[in-house]
Amino acid sequence: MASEAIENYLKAIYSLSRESPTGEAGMKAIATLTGVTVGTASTMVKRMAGAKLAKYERFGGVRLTARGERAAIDVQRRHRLIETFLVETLKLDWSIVHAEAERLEHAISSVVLEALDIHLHHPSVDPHGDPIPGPDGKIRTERGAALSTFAPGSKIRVARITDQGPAFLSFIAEHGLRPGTKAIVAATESAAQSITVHASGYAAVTMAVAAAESIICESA
Amino acid sequence: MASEAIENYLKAIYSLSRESPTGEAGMKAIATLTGVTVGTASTMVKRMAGAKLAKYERFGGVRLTARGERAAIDVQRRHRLIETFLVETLKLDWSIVHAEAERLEHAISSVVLEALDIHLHHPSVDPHGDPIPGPDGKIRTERGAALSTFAPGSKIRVARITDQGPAFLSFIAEHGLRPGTKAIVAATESAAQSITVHASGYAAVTMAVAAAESIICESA
DNA sequence: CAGGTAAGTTTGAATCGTCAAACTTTTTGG
DNA sequence: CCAAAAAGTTTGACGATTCAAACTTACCTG
Repeated sequence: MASEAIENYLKAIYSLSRESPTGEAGMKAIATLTGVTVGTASTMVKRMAGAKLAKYERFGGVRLTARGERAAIDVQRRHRLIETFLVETLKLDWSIVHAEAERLEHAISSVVLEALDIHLHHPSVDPHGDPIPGPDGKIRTERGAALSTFAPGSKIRVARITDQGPAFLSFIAEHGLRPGTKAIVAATESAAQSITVHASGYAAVTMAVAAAESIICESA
Repeated sequence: MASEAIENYLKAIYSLSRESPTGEAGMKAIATLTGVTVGTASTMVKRMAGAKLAKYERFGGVRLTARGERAAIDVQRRHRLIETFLVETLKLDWSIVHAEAERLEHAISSVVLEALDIHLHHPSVDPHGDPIPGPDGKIRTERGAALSTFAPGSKIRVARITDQGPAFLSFIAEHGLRPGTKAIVAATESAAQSITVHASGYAAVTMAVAAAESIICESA
């Protein structure tokens, strides 16, 4: 098994290369995401390459091998199932569970994990709407587009939130914007780079377009 | 916070000094219990003394300070609540939960722990019948005596099992001997150093007196 | 294209937890 | 009491992970 540290690098490289057009992650970004200096990231990535978890060339981008990707997806499954458990079973607030899951994901065995999966009735998404990979590493493909791409008047349904920060999560939850809830894009103001959304039963909320990038929605 | 390694030494010293008449733990025993060489235990205990978690003199016994004992009890609370959760909520077999809890106890935060405690309705004993310390570190005093001290004909109620080995736990569970169940001491055979117990609804079982030391019972 | 800046690499050192092996103290059985 | 045996201590080394700082390469801008 990969050490706790290595698992964190796997997660970082996985999510970075996923968002990058080239499919590669940069050292600087890896270091920032794992909270480590660039030198350390460089050293560790080299080690991961030796362990056939990552592939890279000096001064080039980093990408995971098939083995590395599978290991990263396993960590993601653990993380998301634990988050779901913390919210569904223990009733913890969704804004704090990310940090808690970050610690537990490295300590849970597959026996406990699968028992958790059964207890939760095999959930397909976590409290943030992120898909939970299956035990085989398969990820249900997701649909939807960033809230920022919808025009005023659009009826939408929130699918997932890609920003895990507690402050942002608490803020949008106060305005009814959680995965599954419906809302209407009330207005967009390009001069102010803002967008206003209104979920029924809640006060309308105006946020920066940049913030709305983190809210993935479908038309409803 | 104490590191994972230190927490394991705390647990070992705590339980060893608890069973010892002098209230002190020996290096050899600490090393054996933590699965480490004697030299390592010696080094680490010295470090713990520096951190004011333990007290000892060269070539003398080890005991915990008040701080160390409190830290050990905290680990024990985490361990036992997690075991209870694994059995009660996730329906895992009690014979394997000790090992699982051993890994999780170092990763769980107090927020998650207290949520677990609420979810389980503040249990006072774990699946082995061991008392769960309160959040304040107080331990409900336990009663009962080893099964080996009861005379033939005694009606007993199993209170707790102090041996955490999966094989032993599975064995006795097959004969109905779990915390809370009632049984009768059918016979004792001093020549064979054995004792026979019969739980209603199960086949009678004969075991060594030494094994019966691990089963704590009350008269019933 | 020439610098300058941003990104990446290397090196030397530190900490933690561990072992093996040499050494020292205590204990214990005759 | 005294020589083994048992228990405990120390030392030197190692792997993992990290940092700071010196150094190298790549990229971008004027």
